[in-house]
Amino acid sequence: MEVLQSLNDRSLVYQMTNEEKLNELLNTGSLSFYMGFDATASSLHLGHLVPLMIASHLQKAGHKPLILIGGATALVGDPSGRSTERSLESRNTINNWANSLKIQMTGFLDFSDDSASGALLLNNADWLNKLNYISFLRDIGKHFSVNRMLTAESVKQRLGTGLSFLEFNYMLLQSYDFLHLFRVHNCILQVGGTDQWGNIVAGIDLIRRKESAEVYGFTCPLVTTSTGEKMSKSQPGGAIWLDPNLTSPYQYYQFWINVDDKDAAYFMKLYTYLPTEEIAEYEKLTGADTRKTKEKLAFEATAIAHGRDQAEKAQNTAKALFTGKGSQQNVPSTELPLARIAEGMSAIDLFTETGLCHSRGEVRRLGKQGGLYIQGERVSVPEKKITEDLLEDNSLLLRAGKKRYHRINFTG
RNA sequence: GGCGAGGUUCCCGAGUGGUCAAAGGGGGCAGACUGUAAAUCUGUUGGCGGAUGCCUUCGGUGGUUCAAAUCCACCCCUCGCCA
Repeated sequence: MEVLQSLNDRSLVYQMTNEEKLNELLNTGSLSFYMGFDATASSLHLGHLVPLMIASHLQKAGHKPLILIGGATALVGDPSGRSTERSLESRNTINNWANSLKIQMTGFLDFSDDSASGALLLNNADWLNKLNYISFLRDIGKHFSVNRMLTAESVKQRLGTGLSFLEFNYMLLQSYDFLHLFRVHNCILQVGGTDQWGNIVAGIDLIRRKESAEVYGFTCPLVTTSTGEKMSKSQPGGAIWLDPNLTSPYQYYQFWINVDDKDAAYFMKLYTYLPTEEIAEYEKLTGADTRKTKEKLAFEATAIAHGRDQAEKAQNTAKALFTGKGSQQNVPSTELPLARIAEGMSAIDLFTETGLCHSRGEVRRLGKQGGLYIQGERVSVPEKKITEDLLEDNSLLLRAGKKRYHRINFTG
């Protein structure tokens, strides 16, 4: 199996060092590779998916993923986090984050330690925080040419807008990470986004100088939607997270099914494990049939992130809401005591309490525009109190606009 | 350190004493049209209130004034040129 070729077929390759040698290594033995994620939130989001998929493909091909959480580099990178106290505090937070990130990655990677290719989660704070500035400068700094660093594309771009020494140092720290992982875990490949190229190459050079060894680098393209949006940027309706508490599996499924026609098959290559031959069949679909591609994409992508059970529930729910058949069980829902209705609740209360609208003004606006529905009926006077006879099985189905649903289950 | 330019609502960007919750564009949201798509057209886009209205917002803090995003003082930050 040609590992690189299959990655390439899925549009997952941007550039690499020493392609022939790397190809040979990937196809024959088993190697350790690493990729870094900056721990800046408690959850991964869509922008992290492509590297994760690559790691997953490589692991399936028998290689060992080292997932690096940038605990230390995240501290350094944030210019607003300065006091020692605050840093220490953040360190605990980052450890917590790292744990939740790991849970989210289990859909993509196998972390079991009984297998040789079991993924490892590492935090660079473990070694970077111990560094002594003077010895770091002498050991590592002397191998870096400022003249060369200035020619790096990532640096050049920042020269116009400004670049602090702190950020300039990133390259050294990341190179040191690679060196460390090479020494401790025999890691010989670093994978990252295109913007990481300069840092990756710098690490390769450092290892050559310090260890006289050849290691490799690989970057994946920066994925954008057909309209040019970065996947990492917030999507319509907010960022899409992998944490089910932040973005429910149903919402996750909805994101994928609402993708632009032009992106459907492309995303299938990137974000599912479907064989490329099968995807080629989907690519032939046009017009309204593209929906079939999106349904498959949504199902598969949700299954990877949240499991097949959740994907099925999400799919059934979506079908129920949008075509009228099937169970609506998995609509995001809220529990409220039945007594609240007697106390008097209007559509304004309902829609704000469920989070479908952010403010009471927004509910009014939506109502004025005709985007407010309770039990399928358009609500034109949002201030009007709700009566109990509207309930069906003690529950109400709210809808804001065309696609945002929320169920309220009344109890007591 | 010196000189110059600048920090405005989600973003870009107008606004130089009241008519400013603040032009215009982008983005978002909604409606129509559709295929839970795209394109297009229309509306909408700080919070609270049924509403006359009230509250919060124009880097920060104080001040002048009946009245400040707009004037003054000090401070913080960014960019450019020079050192």
